[in-house]
Amino acid sequence: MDDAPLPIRATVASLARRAGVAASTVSRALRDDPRISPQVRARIATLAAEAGYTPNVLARTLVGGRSGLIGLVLGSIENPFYAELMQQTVSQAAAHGLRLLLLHAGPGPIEDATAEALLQYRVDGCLITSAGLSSRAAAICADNGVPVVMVNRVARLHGSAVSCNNLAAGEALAELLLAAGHRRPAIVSGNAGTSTSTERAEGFARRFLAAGLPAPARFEGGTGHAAGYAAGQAIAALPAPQQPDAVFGVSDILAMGAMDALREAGLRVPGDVSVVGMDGIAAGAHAPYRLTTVAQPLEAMVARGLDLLLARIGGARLPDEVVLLRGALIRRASARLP
Amino acid sequence: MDDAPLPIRATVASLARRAGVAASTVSRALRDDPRISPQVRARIATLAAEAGYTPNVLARTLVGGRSGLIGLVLGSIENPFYAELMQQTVSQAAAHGLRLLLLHAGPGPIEDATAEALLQYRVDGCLITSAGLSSRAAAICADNGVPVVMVNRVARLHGSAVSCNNLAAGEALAELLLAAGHRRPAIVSGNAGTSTSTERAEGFARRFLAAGLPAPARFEGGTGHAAGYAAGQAIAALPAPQQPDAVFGVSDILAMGAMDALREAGLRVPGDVSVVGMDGIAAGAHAPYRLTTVAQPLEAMVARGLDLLLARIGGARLPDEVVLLRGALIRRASARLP
DNA sequence: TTGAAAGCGCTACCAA
DNA sequence: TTGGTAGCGCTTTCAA
Repeated sequence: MDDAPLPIRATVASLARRAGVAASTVSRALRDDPRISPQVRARIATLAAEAGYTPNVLARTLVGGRSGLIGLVLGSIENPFYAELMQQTVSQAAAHGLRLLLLHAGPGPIEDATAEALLQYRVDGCLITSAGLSSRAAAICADNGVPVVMVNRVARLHGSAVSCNNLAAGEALAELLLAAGHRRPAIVSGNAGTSTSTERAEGFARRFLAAGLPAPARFEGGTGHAAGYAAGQAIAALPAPQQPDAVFGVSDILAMGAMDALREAGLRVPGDVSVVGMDGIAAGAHAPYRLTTVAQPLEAMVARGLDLLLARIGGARLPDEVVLLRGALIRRASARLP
Repeated sequence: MDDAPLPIRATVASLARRAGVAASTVSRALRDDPRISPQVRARIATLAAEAGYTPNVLARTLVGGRSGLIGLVLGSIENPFYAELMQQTVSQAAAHGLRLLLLHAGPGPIEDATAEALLQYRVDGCLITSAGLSSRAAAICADNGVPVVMVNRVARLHGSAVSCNNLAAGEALAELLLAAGHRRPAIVSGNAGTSTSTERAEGFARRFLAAGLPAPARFEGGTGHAAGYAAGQAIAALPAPQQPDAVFGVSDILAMGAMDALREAGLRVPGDVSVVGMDGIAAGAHAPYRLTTVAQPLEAMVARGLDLLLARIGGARLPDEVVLLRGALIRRASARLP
């Protein structure tokens, strides 16, 4: 209906006209190019401020520069760890003058349309943390020269990665439980096929096997609390002789779900059964849980992830790189102490 | 070092050359313009697919169209409600072919640089849910003709808003507690000055006053679990006669924090004290809490928020609009039943 | 139905 | 130190 008289935004050209100089001069002055005289620069700065000028990043990008955009591909935030990761990423990216194009953030595999958005918006690089078939998105990016870093995930075919030393974490937790005298451990696994889940479980199991004990029983978990809860119910339903004396949820949220189910079934934690997790999410520290866990060094992981990305955005052709950071064992009351 | 021979991305011009047609023809063909002959269109489609062509949205935007970008300004995700909101927004926006520029997502007020990013990236519109002084960002957007919709927040000076009927929700919770015989209620408040917090508390208090009872005691809360926990400790430390028999945390996460502290102090919930919250976050339903709450209709809120935004992006000069949706009372075991 | 040309806002290059 | 010009990739007149 109405032809919406939107406020006309000032441009380099409009400022140039008002200042009686060339557009190129304005462009340089606004970016504090040293070869523009102080007077001119000051005048243009004033004019720009008056006019409420905002550079059009899109145009700037078009002419060949960076977009300043990083694609952040998130999976389901059913696991609060990813929300914490997101917050870290936003703030650290901002410190580098980068903004985030947020994609997916839901369960299931990444749609092609989502992956293409990364290209359409000319992101400078891309952080992928989604559990699904992220490899496809990674491949698309790789094919188009967009650097990719996986966070909390291993890179199967393309891209670099930053993650916690999941194997070592699993071992550390197993070690702790062994020392406390546990002999019948169980694992609540994550989504099938995710590297994080399998590695953690692997490290955990390995340590028990090395101690000459049978392999831990496995219970199918999943992404969120509900999956852990279901696994906990299954465990509690076991006849007494088969009942594990310790449960490792491969993520904190799974462990918390399992713990809720175990307690609801009348088992005492850690009296009857110890429960441990991994990630170090905030909720795990809260009173009803006090979850023993291996905390991922979130801040450092994001920092290294951005480092890897920025180095590759720089234009240098660097080989793919995998960074493993060690997590920190946090002992809390959910597990019996040695 | 290396001059990084990045894969050269196909462009409209390059496709035109290969197809032996004009760029304008390619442009039209790719967007299924009906006046391009089927043969030509098919040929160009094939060529584009072969070349792995991806349109450059930035260029498209520059020429005058929409950017397809929505700014999402989030506050601290210490409250999981915002993570859930984010997930909803990403998925609903994607269904409209829109992508999100994620900003802030941290505590504290929005920096000017953050607000300016909205303009620099030429977002078509903007959703603000941050608790801080979001009015400044809203003002900046309004000044530049960028439609703004506040979600879970009232718009003070500029912009439209979608939120839950907080007043009614507070009343409904008070009503429930009154019916169950509670007479000494307390409120754990949110961040001072946030409309959400004050409205909820106001509705809650009003109902008790209307029943001829003294105003609920107020305890300073904040954003996250820790704030609720501290308030719960303060409440538990009160001498018995002053001790409230019901606690309303103005957000679920506050209520959960308070509940944790109360129980830790030896009080039974709901035996000694009922606890209720508001938001309807996933964790509130879990076993240790089973929190009675008023759930916000998250999906509908986001849907209406995008509706408002899209209508205004359409170009129509519509007046600011405020949409209030009613929440749903969910009775769980954290509060005594009437 | 297709083509040629202009221009979105910006920066880079070459002159002056 | 400044100006002019060209061009990034795309769409959109206006012609043919």
